[in-house]
Amino acid sequence: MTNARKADAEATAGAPKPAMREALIAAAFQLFLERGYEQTTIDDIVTLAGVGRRSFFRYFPSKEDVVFPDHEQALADMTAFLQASADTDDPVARVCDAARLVLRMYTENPTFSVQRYRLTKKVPGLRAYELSVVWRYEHTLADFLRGRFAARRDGALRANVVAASVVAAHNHALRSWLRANGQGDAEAAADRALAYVTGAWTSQQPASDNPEEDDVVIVITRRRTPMWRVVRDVEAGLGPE
Amino acid sequence: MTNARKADAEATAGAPKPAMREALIAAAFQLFLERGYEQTTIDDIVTLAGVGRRSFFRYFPSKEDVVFPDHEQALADMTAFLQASADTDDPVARVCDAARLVLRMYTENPTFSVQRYRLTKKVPGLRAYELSVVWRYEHTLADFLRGRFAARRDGALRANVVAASVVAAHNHALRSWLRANGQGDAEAAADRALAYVTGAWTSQQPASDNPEEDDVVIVITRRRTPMWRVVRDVEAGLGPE
DNA sequence: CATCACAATGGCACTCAGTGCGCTCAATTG
DNA sequence: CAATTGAGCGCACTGAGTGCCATTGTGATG
Repeated sequence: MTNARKADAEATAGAPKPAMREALIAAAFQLFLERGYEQTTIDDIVTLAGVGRRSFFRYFPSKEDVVFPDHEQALADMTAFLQASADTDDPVARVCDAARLVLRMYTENPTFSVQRYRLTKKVPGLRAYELSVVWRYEHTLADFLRGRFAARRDGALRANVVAASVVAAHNHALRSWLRANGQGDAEAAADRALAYVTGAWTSQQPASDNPEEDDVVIVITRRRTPMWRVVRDVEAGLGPE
Repeated sequence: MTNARKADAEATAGAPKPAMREALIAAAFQLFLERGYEQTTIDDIVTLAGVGRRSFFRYFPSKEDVVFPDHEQALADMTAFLQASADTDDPVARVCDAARLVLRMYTENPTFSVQRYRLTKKVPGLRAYELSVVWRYEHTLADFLRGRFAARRDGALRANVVAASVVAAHNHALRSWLRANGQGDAEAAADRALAYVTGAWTSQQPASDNPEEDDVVIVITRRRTPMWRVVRDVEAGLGPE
């Protein structure tokens, strides 16, 4: 009765979009935004969506999950992306690209992302849930790096710290963009932030960009100079991008 | 009746130790270890402790909190420690010392810490809770650094990334020690890991080692050269680390 | 000594998230 | 046309967490 047009939706969307799932997400966010997360019960959501209470938990294992409906997919995408890496790729650059993948998931739906950001900022329970999601991303990146750094001295330590740095840089750019209500170029900010950490952890950067312009900078440095300082000096020498 | 010797306990412990709190922690861990966290209800705990159910929630806002009874105090200690910093201190070194403070809290009770580690490793809910605790530590460190880096270009970014790196290094050392059942020198491992991080993020290198060698490398590069290429060339010029 | 104030505790009832189970109804398939 | 299957629904149940009030023990005060 209520879901009479489920067949229609499936016909238009093809395979991957269960209609009820979307209806629940829409109902949930409508209520979360107008009366708050904790003031909204599951019963409120399913009533508004016009479905049975039990169905909610068939699509979302918990109340928190409805707030992050796409992260499970993004995590799977990231895993696949890393597994598809060539052995010749620079691991750190690869991990940065994986982070960009997640960022893109946010920037594809600016208004949704900003609404969710406001929610998670207010509700401690949601913040905790988001942390566990971020932890899974970071853990995935660290596992990948650990494999690539296995030969190195302190490879596991390096893997953990690089993963944490990349995630922190990504989050810094993401949160700036979210605080600005989804205005501005999040990708560019992420590129800057990620370049900052890759500079410190000595590795490579994505190719791209046009390789002309022949202004030249000369940098003199010495052994044991931290790499971030080299990068800073070069950037200073190159002037504003 | 059941708590007839409450006065005794208070007489021995003096002021800062509510006896019931300790009794609840002891009862909870006994049950958690012998039958598991999720298989233990609040009623089980309060029955074993011989107190009323309502009293549990007077001392611990949630079931998870009883597993981390000391973190609130440690967080307060860290905040106080950072606020007591002199302006002349190196902020990064100070933050590392703050991390060592937390590590010490773990190493002071090895068996307790290891037991808790085994619990949090198994129970997703506890892992999520621990993440939120770690997040508060990291946030505290980042706030401190943000204040000290305010003048710098990209100060906030740097603060976030350094804090994340320090926490990751700390956790790496801590988890190694926990996996080894509290055997080995956690402090030394933390020193190594933190030196690794500070080496990358500050001008000062782990002090040790021979600080001579003034080999110099000159790099000539041009505008829009990808930074990874600069780094690669500098590293090539500097030779093996 | 009586009693009053006060804080700590216990007991009770309630809300709500999450689960297990069995039912219905529809579409598919032999 | 059965038989099967799977999605959705309803219901009852567990357990965490909360609000409210009665009780009890303690110390101060008349």
